[in-house]
Amino acid sequence: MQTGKKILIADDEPDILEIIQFNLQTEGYEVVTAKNGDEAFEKAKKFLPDLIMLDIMMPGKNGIEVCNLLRKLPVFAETLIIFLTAMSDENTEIKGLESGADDYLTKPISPKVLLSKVNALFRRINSTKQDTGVVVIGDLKIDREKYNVSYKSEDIVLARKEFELLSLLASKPGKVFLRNEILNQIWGTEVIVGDRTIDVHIRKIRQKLDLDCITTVKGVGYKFEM
Amino acid sequence: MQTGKKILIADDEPDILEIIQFNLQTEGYEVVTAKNGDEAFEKAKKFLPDLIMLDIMMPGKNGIEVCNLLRKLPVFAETLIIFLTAMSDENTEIKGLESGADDYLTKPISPKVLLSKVNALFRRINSTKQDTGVVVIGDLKIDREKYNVSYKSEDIVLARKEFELLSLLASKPGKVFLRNEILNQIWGTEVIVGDRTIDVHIRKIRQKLDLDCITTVKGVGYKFEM
DNA sequence: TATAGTATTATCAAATTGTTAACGCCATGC
DNA sequence: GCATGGCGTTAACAATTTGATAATACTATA
Repeated sequence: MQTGKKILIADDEPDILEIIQFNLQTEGYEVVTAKNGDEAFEKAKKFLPDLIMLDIMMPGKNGIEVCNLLRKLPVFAETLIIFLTAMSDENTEIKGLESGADDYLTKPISPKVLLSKVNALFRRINSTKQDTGVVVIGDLKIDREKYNVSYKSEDIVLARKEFELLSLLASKPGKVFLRNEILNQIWGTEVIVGDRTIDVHIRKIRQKLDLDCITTVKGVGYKFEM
Repeated sequence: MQTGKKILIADDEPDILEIIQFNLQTEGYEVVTAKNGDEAFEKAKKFLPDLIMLDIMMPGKNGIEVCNLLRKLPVFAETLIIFLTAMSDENTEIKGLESGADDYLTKPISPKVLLSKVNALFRRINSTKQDTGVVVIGDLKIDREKYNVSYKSEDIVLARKEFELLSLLASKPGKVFLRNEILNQIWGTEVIVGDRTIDVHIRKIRQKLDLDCITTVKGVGYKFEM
């Protein structure tokens, strides 16, 4: 496969680095590696990768710091960033996502999961035209202008909040939206509603869509995936 | 593809100029380039392009200034103008749109986004031009010049506001018009009328047309659909 | 198995729209 | 000038839809 996509991987464990690199290269990705946060930052600026995978625990700058630095630079505003975390490290996971990452992978990393995630992310990025206001993901079509949603050309009627919520999640497929993030985007900072409210709307969407495309990330939030 | 549309691109970075030019030419557009604001202004007057893409940051006159100058000339009143801006530069974006641009593109520019945007703009222009005359949707015919509506060759008498409202909604079938949008388009920004007013007119249209073609999108607005 | 987090459901409150009637305005014809 | 009728607007109320919450059940994880 020839994708032409560049991926930067930063991790202080050489083994992991090697495994990931090998698998991604086999898939046709161009891979650059870094052994610590500072090297990651430098190489990111130099190679301008399409996707950056950052281990959170690294000597020097940790992954979250690197992410924050990168996101300050306009060139990296749209770059995909994924964190690699040790399992059960929920707090840092959340901090990571708050600092603007698109997703995270928990160690130990299975090559299968890794590849499907990476492939899926790129597939979705390409199919996401944030341009016309129409988002098409597989057979699902979300038209912001016409305010309607259709699956396989079949119209689905969503209430406003449901539409906004789905629309938000689908605007960045694969990205995990924190509950706070969702509240801010859809309800604004002034209105205060309970946590269950989101669940209920998610439920309604799932019900109406009859499609398993919204994944719960326990303790964090929700994400859209096909 | 042969469109015959002329496009003028102004940017001081030769690389960007070249990329855009290449992509647009591939699509069949005729492209003229300019390296700075003054040159852009001169070439615009000389070639009378259908679309002008202006980088905002340019030596000499910047894009906004050029836009303002152009808009003062009647020939450019209807010309499409797009700004090219550096990412996350919201203030200038807004100023740009205020100075009469039709849209803007943020750098780095993806060829895909560029083309879809340009194509979409021309499509829009073409379709709105048809709007000035007669709109036919199914068996419904709306004649803006004669100011009358007929369904299956049967004339329907609508009052002026009713006509304008129907005409507006039908100008973009499927698109949801926000209540504010409707107020702005039909009543203008200065007149202030209550919310029920729209409803009442919608009701009258529905009544007279005896046709289920106006859909309510609760909390949002109305749309026309056959 | 206890716990934290999420799903589900029913219910009620709130927001939004539909409908009707009434009022004032203006152009028209008498 | 004065009555008339159509039009645009508003008010008042009814009908509908939507949103939020609480209570409860479920589920994955430690």
